Amino acid sequence: MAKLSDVAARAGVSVSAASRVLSGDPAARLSEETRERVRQAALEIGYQPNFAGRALKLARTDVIALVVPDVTNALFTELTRGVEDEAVARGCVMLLARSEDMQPGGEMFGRLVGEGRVDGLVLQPRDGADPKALAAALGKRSPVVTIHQALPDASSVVVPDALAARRAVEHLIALGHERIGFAGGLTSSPTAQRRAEGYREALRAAGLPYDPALVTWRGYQEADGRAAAAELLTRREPPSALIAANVNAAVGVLAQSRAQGLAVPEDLSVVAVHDAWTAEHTWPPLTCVRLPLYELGRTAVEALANAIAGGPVAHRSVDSPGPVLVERSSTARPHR
Amino acid sequence: MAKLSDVAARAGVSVSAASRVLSGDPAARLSEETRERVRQAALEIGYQPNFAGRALKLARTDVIALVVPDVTNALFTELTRGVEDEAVARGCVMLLARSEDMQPGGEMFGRLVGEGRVDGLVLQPRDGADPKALAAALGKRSPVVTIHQALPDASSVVVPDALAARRAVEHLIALGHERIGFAGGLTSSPTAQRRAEGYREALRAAGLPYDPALVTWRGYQEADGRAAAAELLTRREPPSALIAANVNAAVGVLAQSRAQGLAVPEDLSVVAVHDAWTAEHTWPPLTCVRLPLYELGRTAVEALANAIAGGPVAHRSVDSPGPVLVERSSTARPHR
DNA sequence: ATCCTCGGATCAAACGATTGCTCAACTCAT
DNA sequence: ATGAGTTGAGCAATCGTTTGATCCGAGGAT
Repeated sequence: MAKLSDVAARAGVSVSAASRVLSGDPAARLSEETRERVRQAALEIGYQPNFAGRALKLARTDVIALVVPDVTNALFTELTRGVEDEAVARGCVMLLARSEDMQPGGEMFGRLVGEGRVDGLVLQPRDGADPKALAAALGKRSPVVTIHQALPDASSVVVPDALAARRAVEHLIALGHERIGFAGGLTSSPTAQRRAEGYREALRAAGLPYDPALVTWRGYQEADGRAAAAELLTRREPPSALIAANVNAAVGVLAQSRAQGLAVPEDLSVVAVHDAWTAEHTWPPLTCVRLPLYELGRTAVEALANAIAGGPVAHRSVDSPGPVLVERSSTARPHR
Repeated sequence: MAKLSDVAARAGVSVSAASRVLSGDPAARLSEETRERVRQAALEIGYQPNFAGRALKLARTDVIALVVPDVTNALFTELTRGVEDEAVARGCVMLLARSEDMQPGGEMFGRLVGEGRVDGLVLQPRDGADPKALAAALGKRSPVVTIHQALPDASSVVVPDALAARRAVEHLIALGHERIGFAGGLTSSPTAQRRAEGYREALRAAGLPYDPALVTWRGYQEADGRAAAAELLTRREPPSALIAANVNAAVGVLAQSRAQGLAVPEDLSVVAVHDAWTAEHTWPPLTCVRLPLYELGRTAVEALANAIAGGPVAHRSVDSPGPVLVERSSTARPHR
């Protein structure tokens, strides 16, 4: 690989001069002619600054890690894109890591944070992860921004979960549904709490009663949705429509409905909060409320950059674009 | 962060002594007592070697990049896990990147390879990518191992695609099918070629005719499967079963069958080559041939380690475990 | 002529870890 | 007692970049 000293030699200047030219130091006093010669030389031998040398000197790697529960889950597609785009825009490289590997005491944790491989972390804690343990492990070791959930002493970014759930309910009410169930996430999940809150608000706003018998708190997995549907659909007065707190759970709801001989949307309408591309390929394609996850990713990186720069802890909500209903084929007017 | 000199100071030894103890240099002559003191000191102040310092000196980052066409595609789940596990086992960190960002001349390419951020690449070229351009761009800049497809001058690892397709056909033949279609990938895709080859072999082995009218070469996307099914199912004598060259395409086949009023598996059996978790959640759940993708990932990293160590170019096939049929609900005996 | 200033460019010291070489002290054989 | 060999440990150079300090000459002001 070409080094800076090669560039300098070829341009007939000192290494320091070359460095100043290439890093565009405005305070440097160098003739335009010299600058041009250095730039030429760099171009000709295809110079690229050595990462390690620079990182050592600057104590900065320009790498940020995105830590999510499951890297290959479709739910994270948009988020990942958002984080990556913003990272690249800021001259950073994004490193993807699984939360699973990022246990406080774990190997990866040490390598990424302890060895100084990353400048900061965008972290989505696993549902059920202990916020205090996480916060303690991170300590002041590395700037962190969490998404969907706040940690003590770290900035966080969330999306309008309540409003999204509310939009879902409103859609069903507009179709004429009155008994609307809610297949929620774990009670320990802040997003699940907020989505449930939106569900309640929407019912209240429409003058419909809140019936705890129509609400479950199983989780965000496909199996959880299945279990939730199994429970809710065998109620004495079953709901005519169901909100699933997430796409994966909605897939489970679909499967269970089918298993019980119910047709969607004829016998049961289903709406999922949180859109993902998989929702288009289920049967029937799922009506969803799309959340601004791409923007969540971008905003998180922005917040992280602030944190790295030593800015104060801040908690933000990504409100634009707002949640919007994507109507597909899993919702219809109630049967009778 | 604690530095090596801190450890040395605390243990009352020189930096070099501390370094030798901690890196376990066997040739170093140091008393056991000194070693113990250094280890203690390191433990007490929570020392972890600084990544940049070490990378600079050793000209090695212990980072390998996995470059796939679409990070969040379910198809890559297993591969990713395999690569990561093997990387961690070898003391490396895995960096995930999208092929999209890794265009030969691109930004990411420069940052990862040009700046020396990674020791090597495990690369799955996008379908339709120009192998020559890629090889040229990589040049001798960085060790590379490709998967699914070979590049000039680089090691590669593949899975037994032909055999997998063959297993799929054999399953359908065993059920009694005789008109079996094949919704393949692009003709430019080596995996698609191999899977088609296996399809042909299986037919030949069973004494069934190979009918080009039952074969399409659309691609691996859901829309491609949809288009393929649309074409094949409107033939004068439509197939009673279809092999989809990949899970995503199979999802499209399922959707299109439904759209044409055909029930799966009653009117049409469908088998996908290449299993993924999404196959369990389609309707009906897809019968698949599972490929050893986890092992593919591990093997690729192994091959990459060889390449980094300066070993010769080698081309391997991951034959164990062999492809195995995972029977779900999308296949049945033919209708009449 | 002297003192300043300023443009143009180089020197040299970091950053943190690794490693070849040197050095002191001690043991042991001659 | 002298030299060789061994053991235990430190010195200092090095990896590639950045950056504060320094140096040199030319021109301007006094």
